[in-house]
Amino acid sequence: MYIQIKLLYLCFVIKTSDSRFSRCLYFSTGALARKVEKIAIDTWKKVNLSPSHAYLLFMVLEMPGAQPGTIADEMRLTPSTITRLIEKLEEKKLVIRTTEGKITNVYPTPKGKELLPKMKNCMADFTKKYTEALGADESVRMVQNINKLTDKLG
Amino acid sequence: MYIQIKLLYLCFVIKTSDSRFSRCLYFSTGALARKVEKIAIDTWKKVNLSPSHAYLLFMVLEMPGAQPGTIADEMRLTPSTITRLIEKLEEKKLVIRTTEGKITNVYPTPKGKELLPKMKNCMADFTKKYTEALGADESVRMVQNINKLTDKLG
DNA sequence: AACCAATATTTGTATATACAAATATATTTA
DNA sequence: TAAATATATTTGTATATACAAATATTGGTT
Repeated sequence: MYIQIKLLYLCFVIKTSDSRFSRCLYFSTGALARKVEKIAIDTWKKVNLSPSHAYLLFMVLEMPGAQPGTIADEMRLTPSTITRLIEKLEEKKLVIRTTEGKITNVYPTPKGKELLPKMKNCMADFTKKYTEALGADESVRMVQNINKLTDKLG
Repeated sequence: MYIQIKLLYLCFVIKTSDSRFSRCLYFSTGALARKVEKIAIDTWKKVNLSPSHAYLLFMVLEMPGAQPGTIADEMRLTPSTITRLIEKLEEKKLVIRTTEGKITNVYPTPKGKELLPKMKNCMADFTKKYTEALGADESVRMVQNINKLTDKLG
């Protein structure tokens, strides 16, 4: 058992790209996020949307009338960023906003709804891309570990 | 053994913040990177630098005369981003560039060199912050896993 | 020697993102 | 009920980052 673990550890060390800073969490998380984002951007080009716009639209399609604050929580972005993303999606006529008092609700337009099947394909493609690279089990485990890490830092 | 593993898995599920998208690598990596960056920004405020500026300066202090291309590789950022970072550091008189032919070398200024002790403190503080939150072993393991993941995606 | 390809860097431009302040509304408290 | 506080959203502004194109230099080929 001991040997098995040691070998696994060695394997990490060998395979890991090793730059001066690669041992620092700042670099490793940044580099990973940039790489993943690049894959995501590529995937969502098929619907002519950036990943964050696509996910926002996705959420509004699943929860018509969602409020910016809720969207911000779900997407782990700040409210101001959500406002900016919504603006873009409104320009493209994919969502509309209605404001009553301090509450804003975001709804998909018919044009937005039409996009759903294509978006589902993109989502599947994206998941497939990284699942292929990592293996199904490891993908799930890694995402869970990353989430756990994020929570611990909070 | 089986029971132990199952419990561990359960623990992940319970502790992991669970948003609609949290199972997607795009969100988990983005959220983690943003959180880590926030901690880093906070840390490097003591020397009035953003994390990437600080790390660039660090690298130039360790490798006086480093070329932008090399820096880009090490920091896993694009050359154009490195140019922009260097510009800022030059404005602050912390580094200088010399260009001969197509080769540019970046050197720390005396003012840049003076900053080294403080920067080392910041670096230690940053590492301490996330090591405290995660535990020493897990920190190292997680960084390795993240690097491994990044490589597999590349 | 002259051209072509490869390399290193910089610029122009566009993006997503955040923070702090502003606005507007709702709720609580005195 | 008036004032204070809390909540939801938007705006003004600043940032880091990337891509694509431009520039400049070096090295190779004929």
